[in-house]
Amino acid sequence: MIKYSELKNILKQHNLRVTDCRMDVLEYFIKNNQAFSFKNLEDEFEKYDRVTLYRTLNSFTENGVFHKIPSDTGVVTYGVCSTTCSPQSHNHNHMHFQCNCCGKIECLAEDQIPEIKLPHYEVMEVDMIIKGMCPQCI
Amino acid sequence: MIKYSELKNILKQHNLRVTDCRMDVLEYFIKNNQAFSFKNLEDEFEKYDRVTLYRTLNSFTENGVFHKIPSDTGVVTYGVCSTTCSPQSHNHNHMHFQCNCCGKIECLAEDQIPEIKLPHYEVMEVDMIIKGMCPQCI
DNA sequence: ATTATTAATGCAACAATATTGCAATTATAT
DNA sequence: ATATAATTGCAATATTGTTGCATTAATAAT
Ligand SMILES: [Mn+2]
Ligand SMILES: [Mn+2]
Ligand SMILES: [Zn+2]
Ligand SMILES: [Zn+2]
Repeated sequence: MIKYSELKNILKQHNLRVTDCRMDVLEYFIKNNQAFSFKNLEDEFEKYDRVTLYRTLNSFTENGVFHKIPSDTGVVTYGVCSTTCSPQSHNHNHMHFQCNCCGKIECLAEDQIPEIKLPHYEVMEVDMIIKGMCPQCI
Repeated sequence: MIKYSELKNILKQHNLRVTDCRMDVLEYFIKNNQAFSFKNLEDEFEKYDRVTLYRTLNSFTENGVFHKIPSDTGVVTYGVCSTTCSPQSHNHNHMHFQCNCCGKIECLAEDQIPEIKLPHYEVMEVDMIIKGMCPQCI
């Protein structure tokens, strides 16, 4: 279970002021250890204005606290970056898993993405989304 | 260059009635050999109502003519399915490439996605999006 | 501690994107 | 040629995302 002081440090280390909304949102992501969309946050945090939640997700993404996870639904979900991410360098060589049963999306930080070589192309970044059944749903 | 009769057959084979809008949209995708978003179609086909274009993309996707390509922008793009896709079984073991320079998104149908094994998970489908520079932009 | 500076928040308005119902039109089967 | 069923365009509505600005709050400076 993550401590208040640790959450605060994550914000500070990414040049973000410490506010209630940011602390609550970051805590929610870390405690649940999964990815959430804007809609998820809007349902969870009715006490904050929609605009504030949008801006929280945007500042987190710009400053290297969250990264966006691709999807073919048109709904962007966000995951917590590894501690080494900064506004300057995002470093995400991990896969993402989406459960077809419960809908949960998570970062698979242990497993690295296999290296891809494409003749005639210059590969700069590789995203990988695996769909299937998560351990809880099997 | 694809023939009118071939385009018509693709629609018929997927249980879709042959209409001007569907023929024009399908032709546009195949002739350009790349993926497009709804916005792209709206700009290209001003003669058709926005709603008709939405419904064209939806029916194409439901009937196995197009597949959605994941993205972290919140904008869904569509690619032409291989000829074997049907409403019952989509079969997409190919990667997608997105050029950071010209923005073009394309299906890389020749290169297969490496097989992924995840302990404790059941893998059903793998999406892979490669970002970088396309041959034209290097 | 107090004050100054700067950033975040909430609200309202707005803009962009997507969906629905329905009458008119069109494609296909008979 | 006609009947049947699906598609289209339009208007209305719903959903999602953005902007400007006054108020409030966080941090830096004193
Ligand atoms: Mn991730
Ligand atoms: Mn494809
Ligand atoms: Zn699950
Ligand atoms: Zn390019």
